[in-house]
Amino acid sequence: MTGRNRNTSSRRATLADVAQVANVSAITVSRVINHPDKVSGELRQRVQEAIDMLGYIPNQSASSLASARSRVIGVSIPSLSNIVFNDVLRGIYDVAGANGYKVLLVDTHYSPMEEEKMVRTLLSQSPEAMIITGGDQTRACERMLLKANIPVVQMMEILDSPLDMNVGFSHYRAGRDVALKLLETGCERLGFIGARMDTRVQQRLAGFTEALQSSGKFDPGCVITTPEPSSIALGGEMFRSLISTTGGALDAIFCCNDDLALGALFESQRMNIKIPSDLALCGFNDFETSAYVNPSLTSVHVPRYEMGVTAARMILDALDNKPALEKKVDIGYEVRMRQSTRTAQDPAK
Amino acid sequence: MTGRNRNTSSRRATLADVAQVANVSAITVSRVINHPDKVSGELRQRVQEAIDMLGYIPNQSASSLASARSRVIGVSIPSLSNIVFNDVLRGIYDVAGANGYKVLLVDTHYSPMEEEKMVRTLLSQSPEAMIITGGDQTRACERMLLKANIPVVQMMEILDSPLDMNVGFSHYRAGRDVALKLLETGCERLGFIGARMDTRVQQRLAGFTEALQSSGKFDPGCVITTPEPSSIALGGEMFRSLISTTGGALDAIFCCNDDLALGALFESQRMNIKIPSDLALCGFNDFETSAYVNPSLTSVHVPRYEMGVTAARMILDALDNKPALEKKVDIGYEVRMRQSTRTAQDPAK
DNA sequence: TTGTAGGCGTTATCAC
DNA sequence: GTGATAACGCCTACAA
Repeated sequence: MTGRNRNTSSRRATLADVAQVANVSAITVSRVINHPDKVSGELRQRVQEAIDMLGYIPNQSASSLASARSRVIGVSIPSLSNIVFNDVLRGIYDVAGANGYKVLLVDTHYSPMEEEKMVRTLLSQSPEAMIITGGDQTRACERMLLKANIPVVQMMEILDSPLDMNVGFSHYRAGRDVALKLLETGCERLGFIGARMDTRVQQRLAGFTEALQSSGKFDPGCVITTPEPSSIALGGEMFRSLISTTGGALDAIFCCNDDLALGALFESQRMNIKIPSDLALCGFNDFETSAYVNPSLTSVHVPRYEMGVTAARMILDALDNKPALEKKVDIGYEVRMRQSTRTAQDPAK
Repeated sequence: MTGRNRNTSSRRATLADVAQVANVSAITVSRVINHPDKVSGELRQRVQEAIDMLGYIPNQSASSLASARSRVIGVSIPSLSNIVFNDVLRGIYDVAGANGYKVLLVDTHYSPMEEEKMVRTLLSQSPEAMIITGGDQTRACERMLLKANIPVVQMMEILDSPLDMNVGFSHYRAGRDVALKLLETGCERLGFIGARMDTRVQQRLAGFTEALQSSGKFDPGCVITTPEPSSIALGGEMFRSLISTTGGALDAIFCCNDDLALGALFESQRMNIKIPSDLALCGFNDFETSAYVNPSLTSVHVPRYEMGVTAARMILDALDNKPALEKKVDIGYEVRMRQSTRTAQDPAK
């Protein structure tokens, strides 16, 4: 069962086998599969019967080799555990699959070196296009990508100078907007909890910091970060820690994503800290839980599925030689104010 | 940039190009890449320099074709959105990647027909092995898989007669155990909320039902299901609906997974129903949130990552012709009692 | 509409 | 240790 014998009797059927059974030439079988309209009805049926009878499945390696078309799109994401990428992948798979493309997916574990290795692996499969995450590639990785001479989309964030195409949003502006919104609700002392601290999280923090600095309200003592991956458990721990180091003097905390924010929210309940009256809480990414937890969690909503769809569409358009409407698409975001933050104060009051 | 011209100057470097630059034969270059120890140090270095200089990346299609080894493992899951599969995939990717295998992943959207199509797609890539979900394949799909003559692991559930290898656990017994545990805590009228209703959820319900029937406590009026995919929002709706149709007479509700259970929990808070005193709640799959929400959610924990790792290991062992210790592995599960259910009554009392 | 010839880039086999 | 030759299974180009 699990062996790999290649004796003549049980080897995989080939185009030639089908051709022989159907009493036609190999190329006719190929046509029945790839261009059925170019074969007469009678032959088509005879060939189809032979295909079914032999259980013939085309050998995609041979096809790729001969045609220089692999029908594969390479996709590289930094983490399989971060569910943020689920929605994006769904968008990519939906569009790619509907158009006859397979997706070869790799996980770089947030490491540019590993990404370089993975991209090399992907390229060895002769993908017709690549979708990769962010702009932190090694120089060697960039060179490979450029040399491959295929459409490339960098996704998740807006880049100053993308390799080719780009879809995402500005994490810097999102972080800044969160700070501004919190200030608008009357919060004065704002804290930040950040984990993993990849480029995008760093940008959120940079924007957040900038907004506070320009209103003279930034206090580095209210920021805690860790390179560890974020989780609900970690959010709880960091929340407790930040509350204790700041002596409970904070008005609001911005958590760099919803895992952390939910952890903080649950921990605050255990610590008997009232959200939002004692303390406001804001997350990032807008997980489904965030909208339904009590109190519901203010968060930054990102159209992730749409981002995946857009990335894939940009690829397909490029492969079809359609003129790309835009090489750079800002997919946007939206700060969704919910119960975990206070309502904006009436400026007229 | 996004074109696909194949003029001589910019085409991808081949083994022959490298060989020419290094002034050796093609096969020597191949050896440097695949069996470096079989090439003298001097040649190895010269070839390596040529490889770097040309940015040579091997063509895996050609390699697969010539060697009949693709280094690809095909993986088929029913849903990319169901985060249950994230952990499993992580396990598979970790093990496969560490052993030089690529993963080709497809999503069947819980449809056997689509699965058949996707499996065909996977097989056309000449995978060296396959990992698929559950045992609900079409006959045609089974035939293809058998005919491919490669190791196959069916995962997620224990099957009576697997195609080849199998790793999972009994959803029937898990559902039954939940009912028994709830009965032990003194609950008498048990409800069930189920969504998607795929085979595995049906088995959970069957086990749950059986346990209740054998103690004369089963009431079909306390069971509601829907074919819709589960979500937190849906959990809230179904909870509200079940409470209303049963007139609030339930002691406990078993939700077929944690999405639904969390939705129910959040909705109960809004409805001012006290968990667990008014009503006990139990989920399934033990998401991270479940352990940290207040009250924490009783759920059935499943070692998903380990299941993925095990599936991949079984595959690797089979590919190495190691005698499989077991063709069927029960990975188990554990009902984790938390605050959302009552504590077992002291039988001595 | 159908078929023939040749080659895609790599590796297995066998020779040196 | 190194190289020549012949597949691997399919598709493009051209011919009939």
